[in-house]
Parts: sequence; C-alpha cells; structure tokens
Amino acid sequence: MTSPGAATAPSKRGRGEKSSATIYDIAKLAGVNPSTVSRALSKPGRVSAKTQKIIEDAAEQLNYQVNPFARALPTGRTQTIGLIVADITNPTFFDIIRGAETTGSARDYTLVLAESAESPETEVTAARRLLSTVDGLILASPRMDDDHIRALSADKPVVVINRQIDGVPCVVPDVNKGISEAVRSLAANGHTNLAYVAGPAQSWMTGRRWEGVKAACEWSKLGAVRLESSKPTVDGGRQVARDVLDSGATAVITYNDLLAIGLMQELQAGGMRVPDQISIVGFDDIFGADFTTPALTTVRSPLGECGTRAVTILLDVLQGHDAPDEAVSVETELVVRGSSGRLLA
Amino acid sequence: MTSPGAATAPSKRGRGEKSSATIYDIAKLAGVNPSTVSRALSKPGRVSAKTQKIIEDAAEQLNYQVNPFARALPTGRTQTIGLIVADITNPTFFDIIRGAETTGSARDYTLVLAESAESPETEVTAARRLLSTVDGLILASPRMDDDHIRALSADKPVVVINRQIDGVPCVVPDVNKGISEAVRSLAANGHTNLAYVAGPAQSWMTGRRWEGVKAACEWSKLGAVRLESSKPTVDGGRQVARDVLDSGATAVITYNDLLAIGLMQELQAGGMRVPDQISIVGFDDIFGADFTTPALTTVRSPLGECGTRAVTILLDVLQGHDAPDEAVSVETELVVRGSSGRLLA
DNA sequence: CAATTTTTGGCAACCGGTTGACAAGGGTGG
DNA sequence: CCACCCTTGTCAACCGGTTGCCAAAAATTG
Repeated sequence: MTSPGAATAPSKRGRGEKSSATIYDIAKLAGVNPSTVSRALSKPGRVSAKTQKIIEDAAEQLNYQVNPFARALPTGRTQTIGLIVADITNPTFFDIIRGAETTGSARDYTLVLAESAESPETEVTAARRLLSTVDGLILASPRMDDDHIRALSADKPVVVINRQIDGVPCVVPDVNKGISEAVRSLAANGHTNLAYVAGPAQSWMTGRRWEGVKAACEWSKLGAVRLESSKPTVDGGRQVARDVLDSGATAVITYNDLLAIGLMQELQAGGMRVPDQISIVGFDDIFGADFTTPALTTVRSPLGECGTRAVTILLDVLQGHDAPDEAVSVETELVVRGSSGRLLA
Repeated sequence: MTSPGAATAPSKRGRGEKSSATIYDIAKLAGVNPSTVSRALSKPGRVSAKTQKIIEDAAEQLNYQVNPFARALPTGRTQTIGLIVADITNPTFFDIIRGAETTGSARDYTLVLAESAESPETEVTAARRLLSTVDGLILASPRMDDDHIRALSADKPVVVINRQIDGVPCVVPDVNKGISEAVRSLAANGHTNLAYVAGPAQSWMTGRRWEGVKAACEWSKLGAVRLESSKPTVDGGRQVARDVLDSGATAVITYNDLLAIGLMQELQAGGMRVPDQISIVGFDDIFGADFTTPALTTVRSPLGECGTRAVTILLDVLQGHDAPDEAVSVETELVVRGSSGRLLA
C-alpha cells in the first residue's frame, strides 16, 4: 500500500484510514458519473429511483460523508449559524445560547459561538469574521450601532434579539405585560412609590423597560423614579442600595436580576427586611434567581424562546421564506416569589 | 453589468458587492501569479520582501479576506475548534465554554459548540459531525465510553476535560487539595460524621470525589458515608435530604453545588439551621453559589481554567507540539462561605 | 410506428485557495 | 568567465463537491 496511486482503495487520508470516501469513490463503485452521485445525494428526484438506490447503497457501504468544505466552496452553504453574545459570563445569555443550539441542531445546523466582551468594536470584528463562514447570524443584545447591523444584514441574513431595528428581523420580548403585572401586584400590596434601577446606557432594553414601568405606574397611580446603576451586576446592585433608600421608594424593579440580587443582599445586610419593608422585583428570571432568600420575584423574559425563535426565523429565511416585517414579540410574565409582597409599615 | 463575464471587476457575488476579492484579483492588480499571492499571504519569507509588499498593498486595497472554505478544502485546516458539553443548561459548563471561547478567539480560532443532552449516543453523533469540520475537539465531561473517545482521537486531536483516559490528553481538576481543606475545616469545627452525596453513576468525577472524601475522612478520623442522589440537580438535592438526616451526619459534601443548594433549601424548609445544626459544602463554585442564604461553602473547581488549558493544549498539538503525556491537573480550593461552620449541638 | 416530449445521466467548467516541480534570475566562488 | 547554488516566481494539478448544458434513453402522443 505504500506504492503511489493506490488503485482501487478509496482515497487515502493522512492517518485515519476510515473517513473520507468521496463521491468519486461512490461513482466508481456504483458505475455512474460523479455528478450523478452528487445529484442523487442532494437533489431529490433528479435521478431515477433505481440509480438512486444503487448510489445510496454504495454510499452506505463506503460510509460516505459529504465534505462540508467542498460543498461550501461552490455553493456558499455551510449548514452553520453564528451567534454573537455580549458577554458569555452573563447568565442572561445562557438560555439564549441553549435555545439557539437546541433549535439549530434539531434542524441540522451547527452553532458557532462568539463573544463581543461588551465592546462594540470587538463585536463588529467578530461578526465580520463569522459572517464569512456561516449561513446566517444571530446577534443577541448587540452593542454595535444600527448601521453596522444593517450593513451585516445586507450581506447575509441576520436576526437580532433584544433590540428593535427597522429592516432587520428582530425578536423582542414584550415587556409591557410582565411589567404591568408586576406594578399592579405591587400596587395591590399597598406600595405607592416605586423605583426603577436602570442598566447600562447603551442597552436598548433598559430604556424600553423604563418606559414600561413609567407607563404602568401612571396607570396605577404610583410614583416612579429612575435610578442609575454603575453596572448591571450583583455589585452594581449593591452600590445602588443607598440611592434606593434615599429615594423613599418601598418597591423596586430592576433592569435585571443580577442588580436585584445585589440590591437585596445589601439591603438585608443593612438590616432591612424583604419584603416586609421593601419589595424587590428583578427582570429576566435567570438561573439562580430562586436561590436567594427570599427567592426573587421577577419579570420572566423567555430568553430560551428568544433563541429558539431567532433561529427559526433565520432558518426560514435561509429556505427562502420571507422574514416577518415586524419585530416578533415574545411574552413576559411576572413570577411571584418571596421578595415582593405586602408592605408592613 | 448584466452582460456575462464582467471583465475587469473583482469577481461578483450574489448581492453584496463588497466582499470576496480573490487571490486572482490581487494577482491581476499586483501583476504576479496567483500562487505567488497565496505564498505571500501564508508562507512567511517564501517571496521577496518587495513583491510581498506589493501584494499586501493590493490585498489591502481590495479588502481581501481569505475564503475559509477554499483554504480548508485542500489543507483541512479550518481555524476552528469544537466543544461538546453534556448539558448546556448546566452552569458548570458555562465557565468552561467561556474559557474555551476566550482562549480560542485570542489565538484566532473560532469555537463551535454542540450539546450531547447527557446522551452518549447523541454525543458520539455530534462528535463525529463536528470532527469533520473542525481542527480539533474538546470534550467536557464526556458521557461516551473510552473507546469511542480514543477512536475520535485517532482521527484528529482531542482533549478531554473532567475525565482521565490513557493516551488522550486530559485536563482534570485535582480534587484532593480542595477536599482535604474542606474535611479538615469541618473536623476543626467539631464534626465527626460526614456524608457524601454522589452524582450520576456514569460520571467519572463522582467516583473520584468520593475517593477523595473517603481518604480525607480517614486521615482526619471522621466517619464517612456515601449517599446516592437521583439526579445532580437542585431537585435531586431536595430529594436526598431525608437520607442525609437519617444518616446522622452533621456535615455534608455534595457532588456538585446544585445538589448542595437543593439540599440546603429542603433542610431549611424542614426547620434545620445551617450551619448551626448541619454544615453543607458544595462542589465547583458555580455561578449563583453565593446567592443563597447562607452563601454556599464550596470546593471551587476552576472550570474556566479547564476550558482555557484544554484549548491551549489543543492548539499546541495542532502546531505540532507534543501533548503532555500525563493528565494536566488544575488545583481546587475550598471557598468558605456561610453554609459551613461550627456545630452548635 | 414515427414524431415529439420528458427523463435521466454524462461532460466539463467552476468555486478559491495550496503546493510540488521546475525554470529563470541573481549571486558566489574558483 | 564559467560552473554551481540559492532565491523567487510560474505552471499546473489538486482538494471534493455543484451545476448548466447537452445528448441518449425512455415515455408519451398522434
């Protein structure tokens, strides 16, 4: 076998002798032309049932697997979708990643993951790099500006999660339902003054949520103030505790659960009783939100479903369907746990 | 431009007119042969400094980017590594994913992610599928058997995390240090009987950790019993609470943090005070382990570092270095928080 | 049964790089 | 001045599929 040009053997490879039979090997075995093999294996109905069978058997026998690169080269199709998240350490994205991976692999697509580390520049770079190797791209809570996203979107299908951009398919949780449930519940429990702890300024969602809170409070005749946090983390939540107390609010809704958890820890450390003296409502319902004591009441944002929906839209577009013209909205809902309740003045 | 064979324009593409200049375009612009361009761009020093410069300028001007598929086809190199995790929802893997992604992208490799959903069969399928498109593969806490892993490893470089397999490079936390710290700390706090809550039988790690606990308890002259859990989750932890109480142990070390959290919740719900009446020590130090009240004492397993190390080894192997012959071990350490302490009989 | 249409398979070009073989050009030493 | 060697660019084959075009074969129709 060391002689050059091994005659009948399927094309050899570096070391593993198992892999890599080619359509040429199949063609030889089946006694047809390689192009016929290609058609039999990808174009349904293009060849007669008889030859189809012969070829399939030969492929089976040789343990054939298409070479994705060889296919991608002329067609551009890679059976791959890219997902870019702002921060892999942020549990908010865990569910999105999971939803996307699961849905993608159910439809035979592989997920390629990249992180922007919260930097718009890194994000653009990563997006460009990925874009050349995937069939489509999903941007979860993107940090780059709208124009960059539109530019990417002109190249290949792009779906955005957690942000709304005209002309680009988006999946955006409709925060209003969850927020109004939360505010109504707080009002019913005797609260009259509410504080909203905002997230990072460059997050599109933080504004959206504040709008929702403001509107719901007006409707329920609650006072609402907006407080700023230094960063949307547990630590940020701790730091904002002072402002919360100063604000005089007895109920707080935070931009995300991490802030809520930090805030609750700090308030409890200062001797406040939750929810007897102050109610805290988080946002998202991340993993671990129910680990706290009391467990965190929160507005659940169906992150996993966002991932799923985004992939579904993307794959549909890839199959030639039209993208929905409007942002797809998924519902949020209040999850009542122990951190909110009646005010015991 | 509708006329066929557009003459001078760089090769056109579906719609986006920006992307995809080829080495042929560069060659034409620079007045050299395409192969020279290829060499200038990949083989350092193969062409003269002068032509190198000319070509680089031309590439710059045309905004050239290699076509990864065209490159992968003849060479097999894809600048891509695959990572397979047992369960994307399990926070244990979050840090691994993150470590791998970060380290990979720092060395210009893209991470491709797949999940086995805890099923050995799915895992093998996913592994095979990925293997054909990546340069190397990382298996985090694999569920498939050793032989399958060795088979994969014969095809392309494979690195395993959280399991030790002869002949395959592995990254395995050395649990002994962390465990003995934990046991010593418990002994010093007056505990004499300890229970270990085990994880799933097919997990290599659960046995390893039990060995460590047993040995450390012998050394510190503590009694040690092993209890089985139905599943390594919060729920599984709740269910095992009964057995823990029955065992008479006043200190518990669990296979992972999720079990510890569930166990603590259930015990507290039953009126037990932690750590006054019972001490609980988890394993891994996952995200959220410090959200509980009291915060969870745990043996930290440096998951992120495991991801990083695994990628480093993999990329080194890909560059022709030898893999370490022995399993690479990373240190574990005890993180003392509130859930363990002195026994107040 | 011949004429016509529809299937079906083959040919060959192409996707965009990589690389072994080779020859022209340039430099060195005898 | 010539032989020899090294550097550098070119040629051409190749990686493994896909696809437009054409002709042979089969099926349909009058």
